[in-house]
Amino acid sequence: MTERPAARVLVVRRPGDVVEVRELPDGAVQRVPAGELPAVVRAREHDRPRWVWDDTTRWYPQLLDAGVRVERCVDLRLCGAVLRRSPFVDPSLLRGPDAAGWLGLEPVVPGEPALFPLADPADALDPAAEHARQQAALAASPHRGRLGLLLAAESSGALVAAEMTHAGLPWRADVHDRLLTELLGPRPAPGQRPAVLEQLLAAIRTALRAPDLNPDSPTGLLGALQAAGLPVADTRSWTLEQLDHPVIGPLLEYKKLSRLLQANGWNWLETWARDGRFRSWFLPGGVVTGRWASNGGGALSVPLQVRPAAVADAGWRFVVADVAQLEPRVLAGMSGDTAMAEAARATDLYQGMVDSGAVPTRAEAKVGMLGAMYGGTRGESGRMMPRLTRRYPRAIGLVEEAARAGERGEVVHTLLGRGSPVPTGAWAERAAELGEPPELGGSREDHDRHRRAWGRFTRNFVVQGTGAEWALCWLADLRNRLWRLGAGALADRPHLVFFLHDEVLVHTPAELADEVGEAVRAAAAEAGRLLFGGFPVDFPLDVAVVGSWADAG
DNA sequence: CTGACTTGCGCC
DNA sequence: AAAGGGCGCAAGTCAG
Repeated sequence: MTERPAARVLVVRRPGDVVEVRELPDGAVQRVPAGELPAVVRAREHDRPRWVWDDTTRWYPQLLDAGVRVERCVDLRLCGAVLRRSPFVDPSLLRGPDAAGWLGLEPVVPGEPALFPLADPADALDPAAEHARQQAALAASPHRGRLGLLLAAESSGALVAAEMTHAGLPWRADVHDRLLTELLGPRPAPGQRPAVLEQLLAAIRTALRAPDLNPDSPTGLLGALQAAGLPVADTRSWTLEQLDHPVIGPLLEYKKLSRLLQANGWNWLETWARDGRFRSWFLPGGVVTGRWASNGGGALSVPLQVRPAAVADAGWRFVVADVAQLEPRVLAGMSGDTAMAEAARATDLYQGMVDSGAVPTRAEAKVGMLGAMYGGTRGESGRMMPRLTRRYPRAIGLVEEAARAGERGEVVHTLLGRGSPVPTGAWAERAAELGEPPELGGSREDHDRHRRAWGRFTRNFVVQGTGAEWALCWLADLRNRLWRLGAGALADRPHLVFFLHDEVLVHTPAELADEVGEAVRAAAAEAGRLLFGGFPVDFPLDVAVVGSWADAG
């Protein structure tokens, strides 16, 4: 953090398949044929500049394909989105003729047909001007340190995301196929149900005396259940579990296996597991809170059921690491709540709350904290709130204040300055006008319901969003540590292959697995320091060195 | 017929 | 009386 700022080098696409490479702010300009860009970047990378570009998804995949990895960048698309929503920023400094174009710029998705040169909306934008605006906005911010950290972390996340898609998650189609066959029977002809589902279907139809029932139709199923005298209003598994009827067993089994077939069956395997790798793509900043979204193959919800198929290459291992109870720890840190930080000293934060006498049981600690962070006020979690508020006034006070601010229609922000969306809708306009009569549409009750729902959103936003910032810092630091552990191309060194909110998978040569484990822990400690400085809140990790993802945890 | 919405369930 | 945050995905449903 003390080294001199990195040089910045801007790259811009120009007509004629040419890329302009410009030393910032006003340095030399080099024009190179697009095909030669990887070589130019590789050579310039020795000085570890910060590459400035409109959007990582428009530049980095091609560089990676050419074997070029960069250490750092500024992703103007992502940084512009953060800055334009941050309450730490003077919005007038970000105005410009193409400001709307920057906010509307979509990432490009691998596999989409390439746009014709300069048909890309990104090419109507001026990255040099946008970079200057962003720099000015950051410099003028009263929180430029925190915000600068967020921009660096967000940009680094963009590099990680591209690298993970490039490398892919090792995936054994043969293992996956065997697993499906064991559970469902052999792969059926197209349009047919697998044998096991057929048998369950027959049992369901018999038990409900509904010979034509399609259990995949919620409407049809609901009608058949009601016709059989079962008092249900929906067909969710959780609802059905409460019932006592011969159909329930086979029906729940059918739902579970049918879900597996639809979401992660043979079709999924053919679509997403090519050449021994599962390659979805990740969208940093894809969620308003700052969490990542993903596209393709449902990467952020790979069920436990199929994780046995994620198998490290021969001679390689996975290092799987996740943070226990990330969000309550983040809440302790951002609120400066020393009592909660004390509980977080334990590997199990909830048990730490019990051991300090704050709550009687671990179950109550957990449900109480989840309620505090999600806005649950019903039943048990609601009953815990007075107790938690007494014991952890700063932590609970922070989320309560975020909820109240949201209900007033105000913007809240994460620790590093990511702002929540501005609420829209009649209730918010009424909140702004302090109780004007409801010509705006919707009843008073509707407005109150929406207002409370928005308060739950902002309550959660500050914690989920700051958790995402911790995770970004963790990823960014880990990425650089992993690079230093190996030699050669990205895929020859230990490298990240998966990230899921508070969990990472590193694919590593077996002999480096222990060092990777240390790097993962060191990066977590560094993330805690970056966000919370000297405040003593721990982020203990579960780290496993395994051959298959299924063997972690 | 297509497209938008709903339902239900997987993950955190 | 109901009252839990954020997603992606597939199939069913229904309007145009």
